[in-house]
Amino acid sequence: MQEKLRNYFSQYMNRDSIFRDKNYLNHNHIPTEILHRDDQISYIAKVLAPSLKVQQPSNLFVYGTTGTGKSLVMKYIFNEMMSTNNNGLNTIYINCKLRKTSDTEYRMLSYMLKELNFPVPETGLPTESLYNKLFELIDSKQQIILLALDELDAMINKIGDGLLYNLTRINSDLKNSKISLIGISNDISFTESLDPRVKSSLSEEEIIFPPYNALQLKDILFKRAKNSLKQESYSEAVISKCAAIAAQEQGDARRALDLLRVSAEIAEREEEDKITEKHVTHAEQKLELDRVVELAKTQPRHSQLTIYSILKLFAKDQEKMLTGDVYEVYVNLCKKNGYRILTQRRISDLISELDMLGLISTKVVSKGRYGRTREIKLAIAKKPYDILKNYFADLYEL
DNA sequence: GTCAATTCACATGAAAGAGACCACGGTCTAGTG
DNA sequence: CTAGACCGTGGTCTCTTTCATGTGAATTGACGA
Repeated sequence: MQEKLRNYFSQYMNRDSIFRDKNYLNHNHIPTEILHRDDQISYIAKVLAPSLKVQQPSNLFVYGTTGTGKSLVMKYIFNEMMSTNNNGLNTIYINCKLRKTSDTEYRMLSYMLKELNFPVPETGLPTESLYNKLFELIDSKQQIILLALDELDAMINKIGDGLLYNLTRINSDLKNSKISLIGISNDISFTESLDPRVKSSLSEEEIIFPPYNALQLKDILFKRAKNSLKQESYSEAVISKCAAIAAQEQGDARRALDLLRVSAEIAEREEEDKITEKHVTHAEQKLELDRVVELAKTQPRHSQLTIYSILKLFAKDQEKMLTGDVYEVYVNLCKKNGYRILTQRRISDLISELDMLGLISTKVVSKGRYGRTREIKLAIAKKPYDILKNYFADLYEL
């Protein structure tokens, strides 16, 4: 056995990898040249340029679906600006979707302060005092702060527009410096819930990032593949397929890159030195499977119990189920395992969270005399379903 | 048959509580010179 | 004398409960043709 393992490892070492440098397929990687976004880049550059001369630029609102390069372009422009002139100019990029950084007003502020090299405790201080610190810090010298808030919709949905409102208000009190806001979002509808004052000040300038089409995705993939993969390991057909799949899903470049990367990984694991279209198909399934399984496994306990209840009902040939059905199974499950039973109100919320995550799909229906409730359907494929069912059974079945 | 009232089984909202975490400042304690 | 341990207070955060209100169509029952 040991012999075998040693053989395997030494073979592995000797075998040529398909990858030249995996990093280039990572979607956080910022390439030196960004394809098919020239118009957007020059527009944003024009809007933000005054900040180089320490004059306040207009606020900017960037809109586009996922994987259209919004974040990438923003980071790219920030980098360029900072290397042109970082005197009196400060850029902060915050991704509002990362839990750690920012799902409360306090954390947003603390993250901003950290970016300005003024770390504050993660909790324990009054929010008000963070505002004061921020204010002091910004106004201590003459400067322009460019604050990019990525996935702004996520923040607004969680904590409302109070922070934005305060930031715009702070601006008028600042003597030496100014803050310019750059909102980035893939969902434009959330602006309706904003305070009109915030809304109008945020969208002084607006720009839309259109989805990439299949040809553009192909260009992008080719360029990245050139740096990251061995030349003889990939073919036009493989790239085309990745591009085509991603183009169907709203032209999501991130998805295209993931597909190519995972295809290459699969090919490598199968000890082949060429990626084929079959690998791409595999990769597509694997990505989906991983996403779903990972998502479900990392849910908190009662969410898991809720999912498991739904899985169990589904196993009993019940295509559609109601909140009450699920709750009943859930209660039994809790009793059997000795967990505290949450109220139906709470489970109702958990169910709609699961809906948002895409594990189930729900619809509120009225059944007339027989009440109004949510109709719940499972929204995952057979394979992840099997995996999850076994996983949860091990966990929650005696 | 028609029409409005009723009724069901939850959805949806708002508020507030519990328990965890943490910073800060003051007090106590033990080790040091 | 001082560094570090140990409180108490006051703050946030997340998860949850409690209470209240809303909702849409099947059902019911009164009514008139």
